[in-house]
Amino acid sequence: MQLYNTLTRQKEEFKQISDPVRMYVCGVTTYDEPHLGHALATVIFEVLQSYMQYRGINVKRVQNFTDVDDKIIDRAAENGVDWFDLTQEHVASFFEAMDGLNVKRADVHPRVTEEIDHIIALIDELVNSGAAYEAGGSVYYRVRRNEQYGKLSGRTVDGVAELARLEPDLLKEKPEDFALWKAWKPGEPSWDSPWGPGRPGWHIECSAMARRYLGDQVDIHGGGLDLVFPHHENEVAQSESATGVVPFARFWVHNGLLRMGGDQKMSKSLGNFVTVRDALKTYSTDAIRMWVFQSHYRSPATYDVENLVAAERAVRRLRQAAEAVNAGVGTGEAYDADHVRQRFVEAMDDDLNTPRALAAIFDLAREIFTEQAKGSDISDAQATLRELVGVLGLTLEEPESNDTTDDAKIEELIEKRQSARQDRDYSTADEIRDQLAEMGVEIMDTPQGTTWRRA
RNA sequence: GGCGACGUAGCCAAGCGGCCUAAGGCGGGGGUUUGCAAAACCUCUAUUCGGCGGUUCGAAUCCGCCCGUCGCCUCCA
Repeated sequence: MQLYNTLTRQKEEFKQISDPVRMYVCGVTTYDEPHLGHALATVIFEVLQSYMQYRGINVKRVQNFTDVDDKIIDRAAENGVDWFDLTQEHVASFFEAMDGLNVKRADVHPRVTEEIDHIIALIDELVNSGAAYEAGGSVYYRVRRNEQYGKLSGRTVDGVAELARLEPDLLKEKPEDFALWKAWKPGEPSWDSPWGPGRPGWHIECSAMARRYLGDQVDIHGGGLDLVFPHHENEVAQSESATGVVPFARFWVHNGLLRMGGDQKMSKSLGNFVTVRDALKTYSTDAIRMWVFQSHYRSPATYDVENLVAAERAVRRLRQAAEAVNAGVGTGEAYDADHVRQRFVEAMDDDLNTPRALAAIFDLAREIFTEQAKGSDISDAQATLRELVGVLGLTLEEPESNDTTDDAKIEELIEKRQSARQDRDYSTADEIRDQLAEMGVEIMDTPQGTTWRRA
């Protein structure tokens, strides 16, 4: 399988050197509702894992929660709530959102607040080796001591130092040094440490958690493109300084950022985000996932109502194909869908090219319909369709409706219409159909009888 | 200012040197089927890939310049 590696800026053959493959994905900071950008990132790495597993490769996926940081503290203060309560609430809302999107849990979901000992131990190592230093109760990483600093993001330390809006902190040796441990300030949560009370800096947590759950090296490290600098760059620096294992991550995989119609990225700081919860009120789980897969993971995806509606209809087509009634008599010959499976695998092997994989699936859907019309046995083809679609986490289930309309009432109307049709009383039949349509019910007359669904 | 990404049909989006007179989805036109619909099927919907040059036997694909859009540069998936 080929994967694009941010570190080398090219696609590389992924070779399994550990079993299971070790995958670390940067998770969310729990101070607000997860939005569609988080959904995008999480779904992509979930599918990378499930596709690899489909190909017979075991993958252990770890995705963290950053449950203590500046934004959480600030938000809690604004809302007058306890920071830890805020954090717990949003861990829950993250899981709720991901369940809603049919995202399988990672193998481990560590939280910073539960990893403090390991974080402190890692910082301690860095201090002892001289890679970091204590100053005023905080600990900073010596960026300039690391000759390789900048290799992931393609930046030079001078470039960073010159124009970056670096924290003015007189205690630091150099402005480009970043905090591993932040000394306690009034009103902030803190833990005891060899340097006094404080809390972890933003980047060190991931190094500590990756190491604890996956070891000194990971095979795949994922996250949004916006994390490349400084977050991932700093992770590389810390981890490699501490362990001496280079590279810390063999493959850096970054997903493109989600943009809003106005071409700006969706972000909490811009306040233009759509929460997963809201999206699920209007669109089905499958539709949202379909929308994610219809563009390549490294391209920026655009959130647009039209795109979601199109995805919803596209899913409906696949559902239709999966549920098509097997004619199975005619030639009796089973239609062979194996070539589609091959196309699917080829596409996914090429840097997780989901749009191309979907193209194969849609072609299969068309073939199912045409073969059905010919009277071929389509059950194998349908099984293949479900198999491939399953790798992408699409269920093809009818979206649940919170419509309270009584099913029995609908069935009753359909029966009434059926008898009217038998009496060739088409105007009554059409009236009933209109009536059903007003109730949001669509009906379809088939040789096997009339079926219906909520529009 | 530095680093980077992108610009393909009405919309979304693959393709990244010859299999491209460019996948797939949505939308739209015409036809088949249907009592009429819905669903489905068939068919049409980019001779062209932001613009201009260049490299090459050959370019949407490589190079240069220009135009436009976006991201990162210590809050961010």
